[in-house]
Amino acid sequence: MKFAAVDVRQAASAADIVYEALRRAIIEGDLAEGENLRQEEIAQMFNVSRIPVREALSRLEQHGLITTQRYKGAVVAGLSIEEIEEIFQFRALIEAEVMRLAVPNLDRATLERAQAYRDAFDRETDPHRWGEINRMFHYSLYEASHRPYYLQNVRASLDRIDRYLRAQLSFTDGVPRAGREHEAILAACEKGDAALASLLTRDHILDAGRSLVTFLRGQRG
Amino acid sequence: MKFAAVDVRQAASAADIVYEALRRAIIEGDLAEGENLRQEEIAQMFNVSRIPVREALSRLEQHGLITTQRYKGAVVAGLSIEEIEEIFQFRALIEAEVMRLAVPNLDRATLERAQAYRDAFDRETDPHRWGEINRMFHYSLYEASHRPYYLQNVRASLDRIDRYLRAQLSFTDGVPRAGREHEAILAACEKGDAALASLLTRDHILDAGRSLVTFLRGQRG
DNA sequence: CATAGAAATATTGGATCCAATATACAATCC
DNA sequence: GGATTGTATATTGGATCCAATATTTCTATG
Repeated sequence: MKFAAVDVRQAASAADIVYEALRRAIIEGDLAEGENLRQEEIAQMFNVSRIPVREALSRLEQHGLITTQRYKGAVVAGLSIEEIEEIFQFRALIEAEVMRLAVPNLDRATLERAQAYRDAFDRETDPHRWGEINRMFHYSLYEASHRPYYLQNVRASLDRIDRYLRAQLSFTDGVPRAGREHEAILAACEKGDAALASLLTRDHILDAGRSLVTFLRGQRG
Repeated sequence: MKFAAVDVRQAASAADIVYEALRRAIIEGDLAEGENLRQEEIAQMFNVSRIPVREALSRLEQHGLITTQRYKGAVVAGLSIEEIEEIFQFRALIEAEVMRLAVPNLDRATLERAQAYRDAFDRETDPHRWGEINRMFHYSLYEASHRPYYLQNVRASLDRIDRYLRAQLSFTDGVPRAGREHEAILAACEKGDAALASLLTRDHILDAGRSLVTFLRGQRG
């Protein structure tokens, strides 16, 4: 187990730090699906007692990232193909709507920020950074929707499937294809065409979902 | 503070029991918006230590039902009018989709169960039971969508605004209107018209949202 | 040697105690 | 009398200890 550095600026408590570190480790795939998470082990890694660890695990369970069983411990949750398909459908629905709501509020600075992320995504060669940059690209546009509750749900649903997306991006032509789709979405945004940007976002997500599912079917047999 | 009995069948731990009891108290409005929740006080009510209470509060915070501040404690979260509007929009979006996905799977037994809930809703005079029965009516149809992730999100978003809906149902013509709309939704379901059922569900939720917002504007000034 | 039962170990959930700090209130000074 | 400072209290977050039980290991027996 390895953990990334955590942004402690708004992590008031030890439980927050542990939660955020575990969350990142799970969504980035550093903790394998089905891997056992023992409270004592994690506590020693972070130099804290088991109390804040338990709080962090409890939160992760609420978000569906792990499952726990008394006396047996927690394991990183895996998703069935059906669950993955459902989450992609869900994302397509709400992110298309968020995009539609965002377009009228997009200003020059936001578009330029999104362009920068798109370029960074195309240039990036490290698979471990694709997910993060992809998120930043989409979030930078989504934020203009001024819909915090939607965005919270976008984040939660993305958290659940990010690990799988990463695998798919690494092993298929997902990156160049996503790059082209980002390009088209951004063009629609620049034209101020909310309906088109929304539709392209929906297709972008459904495409990635289909590609991932066929990839996983091959992998899982 | 009063708490309803908790279904302990799947509440393995004390933390689960406290969580479920507090959740219900909040969504049913028994705990007033802004009310202070002190760990020690809750612990004594449930005859447990503060540890499981803290875990329960942590989960509630993750779901947005309370907010906590170190050394100051937790308070029941209130929603601004804007936040309420956003959650209704969100519900309209996803519940309309769930309804659309459910209609092809509706069988006779399910429709009869939904009819029973619709009738019970119309007959019910206790405002405290409207919310629960309304939920049962909608859930009984939604479940046919076989989309657990969607349903989880339906539940989470409904949890956030149920307390306000309750007030609106009590003080406006919300109940008879909702009754008529339930009737129409059910008719569309019986005809197997997914598009119509979806549209009516969307309008049903947006109507309730608009009605609630005007009610709250009058109340809050 | 394989298997069944018993003891040892591992692991979680909860209780009690300690540390840190925000708030309330009283004492003091102008 | 009002403002300011200091202390006492309230309250949370975390550490340590205890209880309960699942898992593993060891031993005895056929």
